[in-house]
Amino acid sequence: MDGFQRRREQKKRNILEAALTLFMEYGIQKVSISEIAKKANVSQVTIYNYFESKHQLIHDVFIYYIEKSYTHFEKIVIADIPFPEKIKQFIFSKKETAKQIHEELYQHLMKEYAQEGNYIESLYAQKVIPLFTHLLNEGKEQGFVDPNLSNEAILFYVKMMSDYIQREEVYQSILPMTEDITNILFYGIVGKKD
Amino acid sequence: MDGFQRRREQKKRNILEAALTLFMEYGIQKVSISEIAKKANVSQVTIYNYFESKHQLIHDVFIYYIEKSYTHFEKIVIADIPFPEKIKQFIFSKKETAKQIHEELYQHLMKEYAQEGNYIESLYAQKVIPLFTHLLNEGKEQGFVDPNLSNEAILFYVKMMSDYIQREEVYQSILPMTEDITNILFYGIVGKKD
Amino acid sequence: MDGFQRRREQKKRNILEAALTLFMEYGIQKVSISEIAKKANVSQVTIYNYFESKHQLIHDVFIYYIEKSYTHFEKIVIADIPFPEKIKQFIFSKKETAKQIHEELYQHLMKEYAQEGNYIESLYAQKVIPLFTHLLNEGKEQGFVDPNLSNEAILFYVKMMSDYIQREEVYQSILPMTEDITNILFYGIVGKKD
Amino acid sequence: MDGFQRRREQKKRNILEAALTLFMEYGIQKVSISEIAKKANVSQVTIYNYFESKHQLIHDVFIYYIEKSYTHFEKIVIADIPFPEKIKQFIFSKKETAKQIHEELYQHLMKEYAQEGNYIESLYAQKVIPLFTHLLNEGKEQGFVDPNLSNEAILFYVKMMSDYIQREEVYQSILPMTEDITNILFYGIVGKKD
DNA sequence: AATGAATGAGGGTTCATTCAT
DNA sequence: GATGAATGAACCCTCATTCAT
Repeated sequence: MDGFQRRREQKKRNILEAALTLFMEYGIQKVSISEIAKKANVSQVTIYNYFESKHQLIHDVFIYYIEKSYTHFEKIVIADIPFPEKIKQFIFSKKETAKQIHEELYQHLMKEYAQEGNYIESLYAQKVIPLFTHLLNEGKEQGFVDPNLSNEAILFYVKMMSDYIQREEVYQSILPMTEDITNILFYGIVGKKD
Repeated sequence: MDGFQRRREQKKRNILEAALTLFMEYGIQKVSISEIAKKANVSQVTIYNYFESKHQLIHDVFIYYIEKSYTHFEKIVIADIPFPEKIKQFIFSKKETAKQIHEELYQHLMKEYAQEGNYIESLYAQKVIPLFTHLLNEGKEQGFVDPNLSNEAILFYVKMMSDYIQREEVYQSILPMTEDITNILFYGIVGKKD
Repeated sequence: MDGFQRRREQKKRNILEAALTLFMEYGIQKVSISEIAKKANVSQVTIYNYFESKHQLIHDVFIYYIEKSYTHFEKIVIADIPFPEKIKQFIFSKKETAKQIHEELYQHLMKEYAQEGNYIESLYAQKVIPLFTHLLNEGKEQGFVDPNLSNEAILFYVKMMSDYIQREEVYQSILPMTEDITNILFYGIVGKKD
Repeated sequence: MDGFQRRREQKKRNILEAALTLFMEYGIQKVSISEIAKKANVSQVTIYNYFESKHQLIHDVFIYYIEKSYTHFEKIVIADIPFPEKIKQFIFSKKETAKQIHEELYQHLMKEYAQEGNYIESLYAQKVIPLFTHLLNEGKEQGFVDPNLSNEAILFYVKMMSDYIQREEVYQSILPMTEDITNILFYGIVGKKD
């Protein structure tokens, strides 16, 4: 990749980052191209030169985010820490990723743009699920996870918690309950039997 | 309340219902006043006569929804069915409420309109929490709930699941895992120890 | 039609007239909605309230024009003047109609909007052709028109001349040749044989 | 002209040809510089290097077209075929020129760019009129043309027909009437008297 | 000489809101 | 009290043109 290409990529990333930040803070519909342009210090038209429509920009922002997330997730999985700690980090990782995408971004694409939704779904399936399966098998071997439970169900569970907790308003009110919530995840509302 | 007042109230309810339906189907931002007016069979200006801005309308729709939900929730709590069944219904009640508010509606107000958010929060606290506390005490007495867990944490947990599952895309993919998910809720990912 | 309706119709006509004038002077593409709005003394949005898109406005302007033309044409046909005079007026009628549509308007719809084109074509066929046939039969009876020529061919011919001459630049340069051109129409380039 | 110059001329011609083709197919306003650049396989800026504005490009395209047309016309005039055949070819020559300029191109310049219009007018006068005069004199000598008619009027007539018939939509519907139309041109609507 | 990148100005369109009846 | 009509502001997007390499 020559200097031209590299600078182009860099600018593209700038725009994506600006858009991602704004989308996360205000939601997708509320953010205009003009605002993104201002934040990225380019003209509106430049955005159109890189991404041919707002629709496409949203799509690309999403891909960008997914890849960022995946990298983050991968780090946790291969880290040298106990299994429960990994789960915890995965769920309560907001502060560390610094920027987690606003839930709306996800919903948005799922609803409005079914096709992209599917594409992303499959991208997710290909990359994230294997990683997670790996993690769960580790958990089962170490006796932290009930082998009778399907991986799908647990994946859903953890994803739900993770997604839900990312939200600013939620996160704040959750902190004091961290311990209890982790306990519920591991032992259910019936509680530990020992 | 005389006939005049009553008709006025009815018209107001019509508008709220129209708005709620549309908000749930398309999200808030995508629904214009003009569409609501059309669906409610009134003129746009009439909407402004009752709710003085779109902002206010959204607010009122939210109150309207909260109250509807509360009624629904109350029915479950006082029903003559076993505790676990109550929890299950609460979480998987989509099909029965027929119309659950779109998640976005909640997020929207929480984010955009912090003040209303608080108001609603308190309204929720006043009405829903006592009811839920009542329910959980029942659960603890019957040995279904670990008495060491805080009610807040469990409330959060159940609300999270309920909210999350309301979403159309989620609901569909969840159905086959109902049993596992319920198990995780009760016994955690460690599983039943017996 | 009550007063409401009547004022609405009047305003609609104002907009159509403004658009027609501008289209004729500058062509369709060059005229923006904003310019039409200014000329008609309304806001842009008002135009959208009446005609739901520029596309639709163009269509309606065209219909409006066709009907105006038809009325004008009808007057000539039923007038109590000799046949050759009728033909002449039909072809050189620019100054009398005051406002003849710019050729581009016609071409535009024919090319861009095939469907409307057809609709208009049929409207034309239904209304204008019968009238013209009537006129030609009169001409044939009076010995002014060769009975061996098909009406279609003559209609085409006269329409061509009429259309072509409407153009501002053409009209100016034609005036001195009026007599010759009429002669060619009646006797051809071979000339009168007597 | 050295190799350098020659390559430069060739590139210029490429651009002109690309523009002409596109203008004829879609009209002038609808064709963007970017499209012309793509079709000519050059960058937009290159176009600006050769023709310093779109305005100028249109002008040059027009000149280019006029010259092409002239050459074509000249071939007909000096061909060894009977006079009526020449007139016919001139009028119905669409298929043979393969590419006749879209009527709009003519109108466009006439209207928008009065100055160029004049320049072109004079260019036309200088080149085409002498040729046509020559042709008509031939016709008059052979008894095909009434000597009382002014050349201007006939020139107008033939040009009108030629222009009008070039249009795609017109051409199609005209074909069955070719004979009649030619007859009208030669003998008028009164018909041949013999 | 040629190009990729960038942009100001403007176009069609929608929306929440107000005016006038 | 209810409505049809009207609008300013904003949005997404395109285009002719210029800048920088």
